[in-house]
Parts: sequence; C-alpha cells; structure tokens
Amino acid sequence: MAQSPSAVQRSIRQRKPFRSPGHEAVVALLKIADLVHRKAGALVEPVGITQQQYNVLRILRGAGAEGLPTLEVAERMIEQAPGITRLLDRLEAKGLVSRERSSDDRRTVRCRISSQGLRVVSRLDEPMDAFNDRVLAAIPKRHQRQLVESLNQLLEGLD
Amino acid sequence: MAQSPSAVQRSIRQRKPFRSPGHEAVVALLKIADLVHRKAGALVEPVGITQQQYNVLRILRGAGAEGLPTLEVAERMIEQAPGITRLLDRLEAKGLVSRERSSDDRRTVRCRISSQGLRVVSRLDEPMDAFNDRVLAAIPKRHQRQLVESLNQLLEGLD
DNA sequence: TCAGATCACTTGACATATCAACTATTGACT
DNA sequence: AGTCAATAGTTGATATGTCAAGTGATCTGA
Repeated sequence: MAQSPSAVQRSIRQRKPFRSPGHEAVVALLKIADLVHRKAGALVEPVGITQQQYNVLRILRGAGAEGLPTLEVAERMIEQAPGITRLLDRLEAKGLVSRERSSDDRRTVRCRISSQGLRVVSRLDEPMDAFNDRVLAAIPKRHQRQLVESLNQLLEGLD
Repeated sequence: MAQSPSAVQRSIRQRKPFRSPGHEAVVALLKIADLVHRKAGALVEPVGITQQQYNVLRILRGAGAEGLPTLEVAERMIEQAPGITRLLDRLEAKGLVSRERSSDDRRTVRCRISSQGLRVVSRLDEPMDAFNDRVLAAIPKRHQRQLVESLNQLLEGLD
C-alpha cells in the first residue's frame, strides 16, 4: 500500500517517494531554509534592510564599541558572503555602520554599528525572536532538543 | 559551569549561548542549507550548470516526454524561482531543454528536456545521490527517521 | 457576443552574488 | 635593510535574483 506523501513531497509536487531518506532530508532542508529566508526577509524589509544586512548589524552589535575588521564580520555570518565589502558599503550608505582604517594594522578596516543602526536592529529583535520560536514550535517539545542536536551533527559533518 | 559551544556556535564564532533553541535551530538550518547549497553547486559546476538549473532538469526528466508548462516547473522547484523564464532561457541556450508554445492553450509554453540534457543530468545523478546520503550519514541511524519527520513538521508549520 | 477579469508568461530596471584580478600592508627570512 | 610571501581588503566584469509593469490568450457572466 502506498504511503501518504510527506510534506516535502507535496511541497515539490512529487508523487514518487524519495530515493533515500538522505535525499528527502536534503530537499527538506533546502526548502525550509528557502522559506525561512523569505519570511525573515519579509520581516526585516519594512525597515529597509535585507536579511544579510540584518545579520551584519547583529554581529556588529555583539562586537560592541571596538567593532570588528571586515573579514571577521564575514567569518561570523550565517551565510558565506564573498561580497562583504559591498554589503558594508550599503550599510554605511544608509548610516547604519561606520568604518575606518585601523591604525595598528593599516590593512584592516574596523566596522562599527552606529546608534541609528542599533535602533534599527533593536526594533527587529522581538519580531525576529518570535519568528524563530514559532518555527521550532511546529514540532513537539519532546523532539526539539533532539532536532537541534541532529542539526548540529549535520553541520559538523559538512566540513 | 559553561556548556561547551555547539557546532552551530562555533560555525558563527559565537561565544554566548543562543537565546532559545528556536534561534539555534534556525541559525543551524540556514547555515546547513548554505553549505549544502555550495557543495551541491560545486558538484554540478563541472558540467556547466547551476544547482537551480540541475533542479529544473531533474523536474523535466521526471515529467517525461510531454514536458511541463513553465509555471508548473516553477511550482516544483525546491527553491522559489521568480526568474523561471530566464532560467529556462539559459538552459535552452545551452541546448539542454526545448520549448514550444502549446497549441491547446496558447498562453502556456511547454518545456521538455533534450537528449543532451538527459545525458547531463544522468552524469550527475550518482555523485548527487552519494552526496545526499553522506549528509545524512553524519547522524546516527536511529535518529535519522526522527530527523526527517521533524523536518517535515517544520515545513508544514511554515505555510 | 463581447467587455472585463484572470492567466501564463515576458520584459525592463535594478539589487545582489560570485569570481578573478589588483593594491596596500605586514610578516618572515635571509 | 631587502626580498618574497601572505594578509586584508577593494574593484571590475559578469551572472543571477527580484519586483513591477506589460502582452496576448482564455475564461466568465451579462
């Protein structure tokens, strides 16, 4: 007897079952990430920034007053960002970050969040946290810890 | 006593623990998806196509000889693709798909995979399947089924 | 039957991503 | 000191993504 199609299958309108659990898992991961991406993007859009820009602002807020050199910001990004320079250009143009070439190592550029930038991120914190929690709320409490652990293991396997 | 940092924390060089499991889960999901994306992209790059293009080719192969109208291809994509027309333009330019305006409904354009397209996808199937399975192999067998189920639930929660 | 709504794309304009040079500093080693 | 390699960005060219508006084709109801 045929299994009823999983949510992943339905989401890509696929009749046949997946070749393997690995295939289903990967498709699910990509699909979920795309959706989360779009929903989070819609959340930050009203203040005129993108998700990546929001990510940079959070990193710089976390870094405090000393700020961070450009490439260290890139290292801390959730998604790899080879265009970090121009990403920061746009944030600077909006007045949300400031940059200055460091005096002790003149190769590096120190990036800091501005007070306007701080205002912008703080306005987004609550809706964003609520969104994150809502995502995980879709699965029963007793499986949440296991999921986070499995995701961590997947991540470790990917280097 | 301080918990040793999780893989997710390390991957974004974050010292402090996450505000909530939901936050950690979302960061993990996005990070994993980005990595999977890049690795899969590197897999298909040698034959001169992108992941999205590979996704289209698989969809069209699955559709068989009748092919599919443009927007139905878009519906089956893993990641939403508002630029489906141009995506198909590129595949057509490479000779991997063919298109013709349908005669029964002249609004629609029927897309088919070409024999050259079939050759290209089939060359990628094995490495791609192996990759998918390798991703999931990072977690113990007894948790794999649970992970896939949880991912399905996350996905359902996102509409 | 025919005007208006809907559908299935297309196209143009613009933002962002990616990769490969290129520049200015700094570090390491003779 | 002086040369060579490695760093830390920056920039240009090109590809891709995204949104809004436009074009036929089809459907729907008076």
